Amino acid sequence: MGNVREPDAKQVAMSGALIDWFGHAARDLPWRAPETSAWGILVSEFMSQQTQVERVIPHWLEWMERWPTPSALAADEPGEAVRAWKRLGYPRRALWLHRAAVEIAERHGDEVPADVDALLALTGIGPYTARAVAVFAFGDTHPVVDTNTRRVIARAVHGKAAAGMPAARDLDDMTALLPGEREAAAVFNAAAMELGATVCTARAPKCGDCPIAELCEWRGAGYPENAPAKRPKQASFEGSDRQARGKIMHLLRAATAAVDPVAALEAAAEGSSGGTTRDATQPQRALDSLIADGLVVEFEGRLRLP
DNA sequence: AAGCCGGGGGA
DNA sequence: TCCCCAGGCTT
Repeated sequence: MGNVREPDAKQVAMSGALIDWFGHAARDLPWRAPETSAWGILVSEFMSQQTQVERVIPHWLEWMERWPTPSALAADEPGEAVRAWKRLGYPRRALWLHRAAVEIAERHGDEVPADVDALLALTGIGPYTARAVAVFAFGDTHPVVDTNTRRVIARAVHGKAAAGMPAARDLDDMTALLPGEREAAAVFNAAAMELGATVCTARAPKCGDCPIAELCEWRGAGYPENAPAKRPKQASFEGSDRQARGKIMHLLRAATAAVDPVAALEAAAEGSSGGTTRDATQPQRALDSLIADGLVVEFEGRLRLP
C-alpha cells in the first residue's frame, strides 16, 4: 500500500461532486436501509456478483425474511439455498453462500467478521466482496473496486473509453480518490459504483446527467475510442454446457423428490433437436460437472439437491 | 493468465 | 445477434 498521500484539488472536487450527487440520485436499494445487518450486506454482495442489482432485489427480500442470520441459513440444507436462488444464475454462489454461513456460525460466533482478511478466508468471497462488506457493513475505509468503478476511473481519470484488465493499479487509483474521512470514504465508494451502474455505463453513457462531466478526462479528450477492454469472449449461451447445466438445475429445483438420472439427461438435451448437430456427450458432461461442483448429489441411484 | 460458470436486460 | 452485469474459483 505504501504512502498515503493527500488527494489533490481535482481529486477532492471529483469525490465531492460524486458524494453530493449520490445524496439525491442513489437508487432505493433495500439493503441500503440503515438498519440492514452485516449479514444482509453480505447476502446482497453474493447475489450481485455478475448480476444486475435490480434483479437481485426480490431474491434478497425473500432470503432475508427466511434466513435473517448466518446460523439460520446454516441450519438448513445447502439444497434449500440452491432452490431459493431460483434463476439468479451461477448457482454455485448459493452453495458458497451457504458454506460461508456455516463458517461464520462456527468460527465467528454467528457474526460476520469486519476484517478484510477474515472475510477473504470465507468461501465465495474475493477481493471485491471482502472490501464491499468491510466498507458498506462496517464503514471501514478501504477502496472498493468493481467493474463500475474501474470504468469510471478509466474514463474520468485516465481519459480512456474502457478499463483494461483488472490489476493492482486499480486499488491504487481508487485509493487516490478516497476521502480521508471515514463516512465520506464509504459514501464515495458507493457513489462511484452507482455512477458506473446508472450514468457512466459501458454501452451508452448518459454524460448529460453526469455530475463530474466537467472534470472528466475522457470527455475533455473528445471521447476517444480506445481499444475496448479485452474481456474474454464468452461463448454463445445457446447450446452451451452452461445452458445444459441450467436445465438440469431447473428440473431439480422444481422436483419434490429425487429424480431419475435419465430424466435429468433428457432435460439437459431439451431443445437440442433443432437441426444442427450437437455434442451427444453434453448432457452427461453437464451432469458430471454439477456433481463435481456439489450442486447435485447421487442418492440411491437418483439425483437430488445437496 | 486464461477458462469456466447462468440468465436476463438493453442496444 | 452481441455485450454486459456490485466476481470468484480452478487450472
